[in-house]
Amino acid sequence: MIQKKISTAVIKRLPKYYRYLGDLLENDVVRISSKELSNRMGVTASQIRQDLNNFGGFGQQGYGYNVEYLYNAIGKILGLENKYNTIIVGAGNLGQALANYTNFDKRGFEVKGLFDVNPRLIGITVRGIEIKDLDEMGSFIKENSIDLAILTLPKQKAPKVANDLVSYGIKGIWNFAPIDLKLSNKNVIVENVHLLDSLMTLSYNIKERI
Amino acid sequence: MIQKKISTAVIKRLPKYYRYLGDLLENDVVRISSKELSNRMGVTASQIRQDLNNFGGFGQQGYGYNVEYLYNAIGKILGLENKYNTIIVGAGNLGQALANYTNFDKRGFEVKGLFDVNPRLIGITVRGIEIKDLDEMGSFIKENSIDLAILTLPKQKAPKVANDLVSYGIKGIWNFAPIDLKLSNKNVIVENVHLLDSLMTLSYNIKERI
DNA sequence: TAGATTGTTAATCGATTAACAATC
DNA sequence: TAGATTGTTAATCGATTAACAATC
Repeated sequence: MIQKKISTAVIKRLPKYYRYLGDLLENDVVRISSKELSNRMGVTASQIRQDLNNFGGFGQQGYGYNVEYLYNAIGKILGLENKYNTIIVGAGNLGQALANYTNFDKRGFEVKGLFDVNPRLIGITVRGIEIKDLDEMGSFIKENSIDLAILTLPKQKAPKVANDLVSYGIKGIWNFAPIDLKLSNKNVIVENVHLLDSLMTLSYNIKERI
Repeated sequence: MIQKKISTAVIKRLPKYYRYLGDLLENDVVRISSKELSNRMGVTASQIRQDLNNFGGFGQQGYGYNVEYLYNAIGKILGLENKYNTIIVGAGNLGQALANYTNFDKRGFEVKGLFDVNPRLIGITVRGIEIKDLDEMGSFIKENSIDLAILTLPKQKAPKVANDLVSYGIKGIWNFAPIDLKLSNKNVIVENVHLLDSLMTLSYNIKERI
């Protein structure tokens, strides 16, 4: 199927739609118009309709959108019906916190393994998963069909391990290291969470107010 | 001083410039042209020059930019010379992980207090800071001139606590709860880190590759 | 001075918003 | 049928890129 390229601006808004629709669903709202949704979300109704129509016509003239149907449709677009076998590489504070974060499981991201180089961490169990030595990562990925790696290593170690992950056949890296990974294989998807960048943006905006 | 409004697109790129310049500085690079920096960062040289010129002329024709000077200038634009007294509200896994994250201190974000409602957490010490009851938050903010709150509560509790924070005079909220906070005071800055949104974006992109 | 590279204006591109015919 | 609201085209707006004169 030939699909027109969807802009990243649109893609980044999909989870927000999904979130709001999930809330509506929890509150037993059955239908919603783009206008009403636009009021709640603080975006234009036009944008909502444009965004959704990149993926198909989910609404009905004169009626609006069925909340449950649209919620499920967006979930499917986002690939949330898939299950992703996940490992966390870097079992420090952040890695362990993410391992304990149950919301990820709910969306199909299941943590199967935890890895670190620190001998003081290896052997410790977090949420029923034993932290393993980084040396074992390659075989673990293959044996357990790991799709996704969460990278919570310091920036010095991140690039090498990232390329190892690529060579072991991983499909995506959720990167928390404060560095832009340059991977050898362009088919591996990297999504960055640069926490410090976000914090600096906050700092900028606070400063502007003073 | 009347300053023209800087677009958020530009502001969000500043931390990335700051990061690359920091790396260059670590590697004792003295000067860099917009062209060379554009190669490294994977953006256009034109964009770099445009972005920087929103804040002033930092370069020199025929020479380029002095790395250290530009690094410090951007740091100042981002407000990193300021010190921010910070509290973390929600001392679960994520809250504790962030409390332990030393990179924030380096940028002037100093964690002064940790708060939670869970009696099993109250009294525990994380990185030398005792977790306090949420009831004590208001007086603590005033007594310790807290500027910033990191919100790592579940989404049910986040809106109320956020508005409490506003009423106690906080300047900014770094929000990790999966909800868009609607605050009573528009002068309080909110910066969202929606981890699940980021993960869903990754999921979408992986799915598109398959 | 000649070469390099900025700062800045102008051109292009893409994303957002407005408008409205189609239709439930 | 009349009213509401979508899907979609057209208009607008803003952001990015290209070009080049200014100048170190």
